[in-house]
Amino acid sequence: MIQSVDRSIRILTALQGARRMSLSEIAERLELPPPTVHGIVRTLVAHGMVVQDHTSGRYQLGPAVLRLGNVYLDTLELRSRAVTWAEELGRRTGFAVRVGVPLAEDVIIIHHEPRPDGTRQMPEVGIVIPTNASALGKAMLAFLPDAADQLLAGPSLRSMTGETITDPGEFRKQLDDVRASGLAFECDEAVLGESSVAGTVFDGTDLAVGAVAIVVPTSEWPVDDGTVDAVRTTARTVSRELGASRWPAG
Amino acid sequence: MIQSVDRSIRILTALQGARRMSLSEIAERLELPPPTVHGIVRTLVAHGMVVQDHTSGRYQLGPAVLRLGNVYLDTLELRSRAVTWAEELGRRTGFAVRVGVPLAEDVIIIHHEPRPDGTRQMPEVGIVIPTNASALGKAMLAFLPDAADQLLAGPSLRSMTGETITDPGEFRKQLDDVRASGLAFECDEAVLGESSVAGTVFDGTDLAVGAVAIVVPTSEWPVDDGTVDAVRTTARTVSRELGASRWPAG
DNA sequence: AATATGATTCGGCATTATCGAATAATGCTC
DNA sequence: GAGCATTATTCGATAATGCCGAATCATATT
Repeated sequence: MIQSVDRSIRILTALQGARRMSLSEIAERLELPPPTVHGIVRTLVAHGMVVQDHTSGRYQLGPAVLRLGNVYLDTLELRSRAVTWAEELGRRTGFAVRVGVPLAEDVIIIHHEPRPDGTRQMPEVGIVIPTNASALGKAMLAFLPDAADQLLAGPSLRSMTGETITDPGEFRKQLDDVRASGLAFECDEAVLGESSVAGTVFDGTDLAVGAVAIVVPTSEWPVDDGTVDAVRTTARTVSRELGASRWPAG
Repeated sequence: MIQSVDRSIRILTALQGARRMSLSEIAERLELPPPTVHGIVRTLVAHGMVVQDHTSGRYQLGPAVLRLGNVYLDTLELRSRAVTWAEELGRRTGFAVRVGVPLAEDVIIIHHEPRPDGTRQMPEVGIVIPTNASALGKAMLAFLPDAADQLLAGPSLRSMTGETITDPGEFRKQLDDVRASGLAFECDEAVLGESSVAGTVFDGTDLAVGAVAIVVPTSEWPVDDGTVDAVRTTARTVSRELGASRWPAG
């Protein structure tokens, strides 16, 4: 791990949490002397990864990170394969669809298909949700044993609502169920009033690379078997397109 | 400029251009020995900025850059102010609307309002267009003299189509026109069949921070005065919301 | 099985980044 | 509007750090 590169990424991550920070705030947060931080930040600014507000002197993320993010989406094979099937799933079930991949202890949404009923919704691509509080996360974690152990080895499971699973034993038990079926469920665990059903997606090496989920208002929960089937079919189809030999794989 | 941080960003930029690269390809591109690149890449991988394909060993951008890009959009005041007015502009003119900010010698799209006629379109947020080949770019450059000089000091203006302005004299002349009116025009210069009208957006310090544009099929070009007026009004309104004292400022 | 290609590890060396101290810039207070 | 406080930035000596040649390991190819 090379020190200054590691520090530069931690600076970006700090700015990601706090939007705008003065140099000394960043320095304090990372427990580094201001001149050290300054050197790194200057380099980031030179590349547009960070911009400095002319008036306040504070720093924030810059446009170059947006370009990187956009290119990332373009390179993702999972995304290009999933888009058409996500649309199909949305049409069939009438619910919004999300496709996500793991990012440390979170899931990051790489595609979002709004509810077909035309409800005006926020675009959700790029947002992150704790793995333990989402069906998407559980669907992936069940087939990524290392990641699951790592998460459970941490201090504690992050709680988002009163319904979030925070007990490690209960969590492991749920993962066992997911491993058997390839499907994960969640009711009010991330956001109150929002539940979801997710299916794991595997790639050509039969490893879990992501998950696809429908987002259901809790008022319409639980969903019928046909809807669950549609999620299963979508996850299986996308996996097959990526070259997976069986579903669920693992 | 800190060497290793600079190199790490150049690695990310290389991956941005070539999607997937082997370690030695990256090393060759940056003219560095493979072990040097390896150390940096390892650090990037540890943070999810880059991922390594299990089978081929090749590297590509990772999900962490997407999160950064998403947070960048959230922090941008220009974007939050512009969305509602972009929607209004789209409704009034019937054309797709783009909002962009400068990024080195390009414009990067930070908001895209699709044509209201419901035509299924690619989401364009995050794509970049050369400043000299777009109305958005000209609208910004006219009020950023340093950036314009820097661009013209370069080897030559990038040509995208046969219509792209590549003559420095002609380009300067166009910028003079933009400076007088606050509006920039472009016909087939970036993409054949696509033309646009852009207005400069200024912030509370009366500096150009971005531009808003409508995208017009060349078959409907030129547009009528009312449409041009609508772009002017939108650019002026957004600038005022950001605290600009007059329009065009500069 | 042998070879070639490319990824990764190791470690000594010199470049390089680090950080204390000083300076400049900015904003606040009275 | 002067003086003070806060914060950003520059400079440079120091030694810590990352760099990269050589060796090793893993994988693909013939």
